[in-house]
Amino acid sequence: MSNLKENNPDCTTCVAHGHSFFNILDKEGLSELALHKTCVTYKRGQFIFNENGFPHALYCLNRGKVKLCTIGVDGKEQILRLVKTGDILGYRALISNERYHCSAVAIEDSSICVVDRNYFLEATRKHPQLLFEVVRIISRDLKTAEEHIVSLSQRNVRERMAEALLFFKATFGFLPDGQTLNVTFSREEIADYVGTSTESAIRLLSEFNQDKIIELDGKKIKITNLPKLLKTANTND
Amino acid sequence: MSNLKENNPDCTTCVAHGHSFFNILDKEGLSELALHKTCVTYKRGQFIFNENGFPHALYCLNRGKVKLCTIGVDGKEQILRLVKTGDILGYRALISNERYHCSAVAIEDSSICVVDRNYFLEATRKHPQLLFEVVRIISRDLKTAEEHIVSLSQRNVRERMAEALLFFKATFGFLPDGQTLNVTFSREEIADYVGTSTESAIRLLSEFNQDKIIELDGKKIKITNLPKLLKTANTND
DNA sequence: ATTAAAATATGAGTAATATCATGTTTTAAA
DNA sequence: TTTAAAACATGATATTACTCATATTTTAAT
Repeated sequence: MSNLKENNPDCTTCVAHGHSFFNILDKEGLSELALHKTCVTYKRGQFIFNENGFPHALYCLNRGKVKLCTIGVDGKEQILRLVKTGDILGYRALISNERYHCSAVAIEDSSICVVDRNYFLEATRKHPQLLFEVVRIISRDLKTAEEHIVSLSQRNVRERMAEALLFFKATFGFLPDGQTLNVTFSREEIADYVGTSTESAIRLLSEFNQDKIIELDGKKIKITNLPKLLKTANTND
Repeated sequence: MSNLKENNPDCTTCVAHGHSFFNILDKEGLSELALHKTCVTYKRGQFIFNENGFPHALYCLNRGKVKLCTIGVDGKEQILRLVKTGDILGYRALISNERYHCSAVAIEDSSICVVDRNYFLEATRKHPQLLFEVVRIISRDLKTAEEHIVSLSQRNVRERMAEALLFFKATFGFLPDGQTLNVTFSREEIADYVGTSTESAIRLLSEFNQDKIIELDGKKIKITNLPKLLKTANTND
């Protein structure tokens, strides 16, 4: 299956929305960038890059949602990070000149700007701001990952499930109704993030439903009692 | 208790050993660095910096060993990273201009170079290599953290304990006998890294001992059957 | 529209691991 | 050197969470 190339000559649209990684660049920088990128669309489930592959580009999510995941024990998937509009992906391996240690998969139909590797690395030399911004992002990811480590080490599955729902909310927010999570996952994917079995994930969501913390409608999850969810997570954020 | 300031005028010693972060700098860069750093010694158990504090310096471990840890649920400590000679610490918060999200504690008597914050940030502008090196290190930490996440999500306590011993070996190596780990931890600290209870950690180490995988002598751990330990960890590295 | 496959749901049994209790050894302080 | 505290060790029990089994619902393909 070949991906569509969209006609998206520059990053003005994204930058105008104020949520693009390339916000930092001035007008001149942006138009130069435009010469070295193409916009590609991916259907839900398609891979943007693959674990163990070498990075050839920096990706910037224009529209859609992406998960970064890796295959662990016995083929079990682990979701490591979630990517929302305006976020970049593939920077860690690119900037440190390593293979990818996880794969990027579109969790809904997505449109992604692909910035040539060499151009980007050159640009970080010309615009040190860009490099500092990458450092800031990797630092944030490291902090998030280490918070996840503490959670996995010290919290039970119920607390981690509550945390996961709060994390999904923090990342993608709500639909206009102000309660329904603006993202859907299969129960298995949720289990893969929480670090539990699919059955346990299903059971816990049903329990949260019975406890009037959430409401379930297929894959849609509505958080009807946020204070109680926060209490269930037993955390400060 | 006040810390001793050692007379260590430049990084030549460390750099000569080929394991200092500041290897990258040329002679001129090193002597400039020397003007902006002091060397401080810490006794075992002393804090180099504290969770939630603001970074005022970059630290470079000259001699000794350090753990980065955070206080999680109910005051339980979580060991997040281990620092060996030549490694820097405190870079994440410093470079991304945030508070520390973990504390640094000497796990044995240590000697640490303290590089002034402003000088270091300035130096990263003058020597972009330095910034790229920090990126490389944070990237490695992120990868390590995410591998730990997969392990905590998908492996049982026995496998994680075997992994932990292999990690201690990979970080600090062996004593000259080629079998005894060149680092000692309390059983509680090991439990805090593995993400289990102290009793379970004690029990598992006893089991490994009975299974002739390791030999215990107080806090000293001798790996007597590395192939069997690798098999127990059930991992590829 | 029909059908097969995948996802969701739930119960029952089991295994892994935590907790509690208690005793011993080691360490550090007076 | 003595003594108290901390660390280590191990058994018994409790709890959590996984696995297996089976049924239902949803999704996607024909």
